[in-house]
Amino acid sequence: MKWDEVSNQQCSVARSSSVLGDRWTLLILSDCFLGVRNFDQFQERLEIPRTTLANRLQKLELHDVIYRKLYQTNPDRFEYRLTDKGRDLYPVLSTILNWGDKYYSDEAGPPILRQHVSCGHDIQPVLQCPECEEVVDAHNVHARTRPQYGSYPDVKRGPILRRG
Amino acid sequence: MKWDEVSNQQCSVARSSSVLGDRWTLLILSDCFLGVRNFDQFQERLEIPRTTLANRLQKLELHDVIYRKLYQTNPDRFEYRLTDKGRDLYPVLSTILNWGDKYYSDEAGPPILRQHVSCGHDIQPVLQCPECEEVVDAHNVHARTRPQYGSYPDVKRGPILRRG
DNA sequence: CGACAAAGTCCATTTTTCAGACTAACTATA
DNA sequence: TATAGTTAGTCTGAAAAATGGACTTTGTCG
Repeated sequence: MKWDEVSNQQCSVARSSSVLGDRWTLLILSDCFLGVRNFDQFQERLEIPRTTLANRLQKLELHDVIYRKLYQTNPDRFEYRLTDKGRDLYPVLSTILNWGDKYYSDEAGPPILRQHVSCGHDIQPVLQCPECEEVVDAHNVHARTRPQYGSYPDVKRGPILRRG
Repeated sequence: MKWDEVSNQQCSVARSSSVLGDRWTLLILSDCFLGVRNFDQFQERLEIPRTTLANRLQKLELHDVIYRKLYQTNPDRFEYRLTDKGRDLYPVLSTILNWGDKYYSDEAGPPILRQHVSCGHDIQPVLQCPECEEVVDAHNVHARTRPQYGSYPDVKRGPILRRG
């Protein structure tokens, strides 16, 4: 399959991956959440090729994850900011951070600490069930394909069934 | 910067991205969580080029995210399974799924439903504070660079400070 | 014996990425 | 008024990675 066909799949991970799934995008977004807004600042911090950075920012803007805000005229200059849709990626970045902290920290611990403003604790946010508040992991969740809906085609790539 | 240098950075997102950040890896892992284990099954479901799939599986094995389990001899054949480290990526995939469900569902709703086994509800897990149980989002968390530790170099790419 | 299966490898072509130089449109400095 | 600096890109040729399809290997099945 060609890469630009991936997003047509009936799969939320596929559609998300077509936006997020490359070398640099997650890092760019991470910097967005850390407050980076300008082209050169992204470029210097990430040491990303300028061409690649320009392409990525354009793509993220196209997908409404970031937007360009005019902050100067003559010449017009823009800064890049997260949209609401982009800010909704915080849980993704946060769980990636958790994973990296767990498996790739050095002796000095996680490089970046996160304080929950509401309660003051340094935390690693966890995934919980919104109904019963229990912490959720892979074994606790059972995936199933949605029922047939009107004339919509069947969902491919559903869960594999195994005899219990 | 070359891609294989990204993982040397002192940043958990960078280190994680060096494993997860490409076109196919998230999709492969998604299939792992859905129970896919065999080479051809990955290949058919994802329509990924066989060469690329072989490379990705090798890389994921190298990073101890999946392992190969012998399931037949003469000829030896292996299936691919998540390690504990791989299973710890469930929150990442789950939050990506949430985001895709929110922004890319069609009229028929999310393609795959997730039931919390413990309480029976169909859910989208949410990120919460392990200390105070509050739901966490970008505005609720304050990132800061860790303090200097022994002879470790300063953390680059920390949060940008702005006047309040 | 011929077809089929699973898990790859090989190869030629196309697409992306990379590093670094260059451009445009100003502002600040000497 | 020249000169340098700033910001946000674009252009370019070389290197690396992805792609699609055929091929290989080591068996089993009918």
